[in-house]
Amino acid sequence: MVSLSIRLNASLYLKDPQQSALGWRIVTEGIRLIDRLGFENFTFKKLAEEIGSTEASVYRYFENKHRLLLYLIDWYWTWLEYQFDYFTTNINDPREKLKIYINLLTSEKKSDLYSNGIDGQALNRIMMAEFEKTYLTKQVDKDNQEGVFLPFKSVCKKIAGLIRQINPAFPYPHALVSTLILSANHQLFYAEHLPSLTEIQFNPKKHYQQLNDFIGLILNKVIQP
Amino acid sequence: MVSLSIRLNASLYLKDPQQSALGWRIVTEGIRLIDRLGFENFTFKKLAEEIGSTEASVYRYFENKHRLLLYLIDWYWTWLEYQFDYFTTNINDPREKLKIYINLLTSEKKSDLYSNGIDGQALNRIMMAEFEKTYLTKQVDKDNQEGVFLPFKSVCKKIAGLIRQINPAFPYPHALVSTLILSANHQLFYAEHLPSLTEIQFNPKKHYQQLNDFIGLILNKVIQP
DNA sequence: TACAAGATAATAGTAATACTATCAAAAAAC
DNA sequence: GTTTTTTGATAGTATTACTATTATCTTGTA
Repeated sequence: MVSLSIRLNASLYLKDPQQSALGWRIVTEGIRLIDRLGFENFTFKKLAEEIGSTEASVYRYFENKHRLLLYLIDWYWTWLEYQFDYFTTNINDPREKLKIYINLLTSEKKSDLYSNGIDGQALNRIMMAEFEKTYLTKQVDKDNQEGVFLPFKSVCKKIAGLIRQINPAFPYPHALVSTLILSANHQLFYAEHLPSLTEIQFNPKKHYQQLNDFIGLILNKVIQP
Repeated sequence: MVSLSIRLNASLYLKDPQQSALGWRIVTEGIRLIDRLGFENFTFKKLAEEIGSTEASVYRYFENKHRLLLYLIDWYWTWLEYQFDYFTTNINDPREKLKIYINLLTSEKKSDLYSNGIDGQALNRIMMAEFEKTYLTKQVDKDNQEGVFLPFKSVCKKIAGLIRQINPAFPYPHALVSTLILSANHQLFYAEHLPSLTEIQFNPKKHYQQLNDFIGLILNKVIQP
């Protein structure tokens, strides 16, 4: 059996949550609880009760809930980039690669694709609803210096690199990619909660396909030379 | 002298802040303080100290700080839609109108364009950094039912309507507009704090122009029939 | 000018949040 | 089998997010 381990920036945690059973429960149950309560209403006290431990024990792993969120987000992007590489092995055509990246970016994240008990759907919902809260803060610059946004940046860079290969004359590959990734995150949220902001219809069986169409359409129209 | 008054959804406040001097100080100094501290670190207590009043008095106007933020955001979008109408009076060509809308959306908001002591630049920074926090919450649906997102939706609808006029075959006008508005908000934030996510260079003298180029480029490429 | 209505200030108080500290018990590593 | 590390239990603090009460200060109006 092969199990892949995802190592994240050590500045994210005080004690590595992958190194003990309690640590990993903090992460996996943290995902479920943030998904259920929303990040604002989530507290370490509630999490501790949930996992039958104490607040103080949770604080031994993460400095605060913002750092825990950063950990989860970094986990997601690191995992996604691994998926990018895995599913494009031996493929060289940048257009084909790009298509696979976009498919991965806009498709449902099945739980069983993830390892070690992480609820992929919950993590994906956290991505949609909470991702931007990780950097839209007054500590962006400090956090950024510690490198906590590298996994996301790396994903952007990878896609932007393909765009540059496909059309070297296009002047805004990174801006385009960051725009479309955010949009992919938001459109399904709109579909569910603010439907007048999108044509995508909320329907868990079909909306991933619609999202994929939309993002693909924009991307193709914009980068065609 | 003509002064335009902006009336907002009454469910946003407990007592209309435009009806008393204290109320308006809460709004105008609230803008400055949220801009300075960030929404997370902003409290009604700090605001009360700032304006030489008390926490209890602030609470008489707004139920909580989230409602105050909604008020500010609604103020912004309502004001922007007014600008849209004002600057396109007697213009009928949808392409020309669209260009003006995009110019307004991506240009610097000068303080003196606003009325009644509102610091336009601070409000604009709040838009960039805090807007999404108004709807990325567990109470979206409740807030939405009260109509607090109508000003933003109305702006989206207006732009989407033009796109439909220009190219009736384009299937995603609303999704495109919501994508680009968010992007316009974020790209300058990236330019300043996470520069590897965008080609736009942080430079208050020039980056509005670059942003305008970027958004205009995407829009034109995407909606051309 | 007087006085009633409404707005504000001052003060107090509560429950929850976001932590930090200490120490003993339990688990693990050697 | 003991030392080190990890956890649990408990306690405590400062801040946040409110609510309530009453006294005072502005008004609008008669």
